[in-house]
Amino acid sequence: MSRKNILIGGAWPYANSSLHLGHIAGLISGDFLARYYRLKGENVLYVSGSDCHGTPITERARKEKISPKEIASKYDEEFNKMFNGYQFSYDLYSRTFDEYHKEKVKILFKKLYDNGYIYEKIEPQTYCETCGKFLSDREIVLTCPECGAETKGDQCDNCLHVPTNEELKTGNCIECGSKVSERNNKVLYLALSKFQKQIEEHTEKVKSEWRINAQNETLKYLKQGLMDRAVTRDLNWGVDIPIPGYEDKRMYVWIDAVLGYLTDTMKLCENRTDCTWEDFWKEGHNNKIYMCHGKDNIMFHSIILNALLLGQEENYHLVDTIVSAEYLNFNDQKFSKSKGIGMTALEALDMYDSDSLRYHLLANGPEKKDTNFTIEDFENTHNGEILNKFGNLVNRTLRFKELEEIPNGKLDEEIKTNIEETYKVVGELIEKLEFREAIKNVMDLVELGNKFYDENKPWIARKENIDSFNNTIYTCSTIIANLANLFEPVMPTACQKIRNYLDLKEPKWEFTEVSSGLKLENVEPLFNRISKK
RNA sequence: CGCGGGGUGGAGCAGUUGGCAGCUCGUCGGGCUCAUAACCCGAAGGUCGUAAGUUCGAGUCUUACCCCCGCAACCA
Repeated sequence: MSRKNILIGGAWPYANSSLHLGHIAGLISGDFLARYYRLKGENVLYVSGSDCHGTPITERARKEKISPKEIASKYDEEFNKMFNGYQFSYDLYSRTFDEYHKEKVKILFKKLYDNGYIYEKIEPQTYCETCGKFLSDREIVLTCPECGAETKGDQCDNCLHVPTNEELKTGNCIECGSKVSERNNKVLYLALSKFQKQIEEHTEKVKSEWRINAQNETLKYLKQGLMDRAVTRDLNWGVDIPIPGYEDKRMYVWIDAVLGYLTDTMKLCENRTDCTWEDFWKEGHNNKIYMCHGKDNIMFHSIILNALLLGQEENYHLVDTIVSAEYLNFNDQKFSKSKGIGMTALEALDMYDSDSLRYHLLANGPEKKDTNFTIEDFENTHNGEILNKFGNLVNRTLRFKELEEIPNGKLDEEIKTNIEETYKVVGELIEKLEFREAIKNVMDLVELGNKFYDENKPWIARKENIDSFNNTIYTCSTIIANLANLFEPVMPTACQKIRNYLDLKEPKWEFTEVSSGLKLENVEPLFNRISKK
């Protein structure tokens, strides 16, 4: 059976502010899948990077009087540190301002243009003579015609009125205060409408394995009919437009960011001899593409990315599976930096184990609906589930009083069957994207271990029936060895520790034996208790 | 008629195609002492927001209504 080529894309975080736990809750699914498929022996590529271009970063740079690149670099660095801390196993994490990425994106963009999917449109747009530039709605200040309040051009803060184009012409530039004028501007549009049928057909084919939110969101856009989108912006920070006459404009960030999955793959495969980027991105290579992100990212991956691939007219393989998370709230409120609600992903890492955070976010994550994160719940998970059940099973077995080596015992047949069944069931659940249920099933095996231990009372058997003692410890050690595989996608650090204790090599998604007579040395508790104040 | 998500034992939740209402924590009782006072067993506790309908049978489908919460700023 040949290996499957699996491409997993984690959403590219925007390099303009720190990421919080909610972001991790959405992105962790990518790492979970990547690790799982690697254990199964598939050829996995897991890629992402920092999304560094666009208006918000440009605006902020202007205000802080530094370059956009400085801002993007700062957050890119922070993201790298954070993803490392959370043990994300990216094969490549790059950034959109890398030359390699920009060059490849330009080629892809040009191809779309040559194939007739990108066209020019001349349209009047608000302009500031003093600043010498076109203004977006939010860069215009005007008096709301509805309520008379002073407001920005995108929507009235006071009465929620959305100004019409005519009304916008009465406004002033937010920068210099000059009265706005109007000029014709050249804009390039992506002809999304031309892909309506192809994307509809493709979505119909693959959507059954998506989560409901991704299906609904995508169908909503398809139902109302895909509309062409402007793909150029009047900025000087971003990917150049490879079309004559557009030297002063840059590419819309979403076009450039979403192609990062492809450019990352190209770059990675340049250094590999065992596969090419086409193995992951072209039809007929036994491949599958997953995209993991929050729910607001859905249409960019299920529609826009696919349109960009189709527009190449080069037999590209479209995105198969959208793994979209709902939102995570913090103490029943939205994470909000300005209001000081929640904690950043890095702050959480200062206080807690990344293994535990990963477990908690996956086992209680916003899979089907928004969920709430509280410190109390988290500590409960850590102390109660992870430590008391899992950590304790390992401890009471491998650190049994005066136990020096894995005894020569017999594996309980019923337990063995149960372990094998767990691999099967959990694997199926993961592939159905039911991560919470999958983890619950692994935890059931932990509980079975504790129950087996209790029923066989090795502390008594040790004195009265040494065979029974040996069988119990051997069987429980086997459970633990297999938990080190089953939990690897969730808690890699703890699982590595177990493999060290039991002298196990690479983790794999199949029943694993333990060697009798193995000396047990330096076995330490896997987790430390969080003390309640 | 703006869009969407919810209302299930004390708390937080799960309930995939309708078929005896489950999980974690908490509470109460019991067992055990290998283990980081961790582990195991048992019990109490719910008319599944309201009303009507479809059905042999509805938390699960239909309709109406009540209540809570997000979004409606390029803030996952």
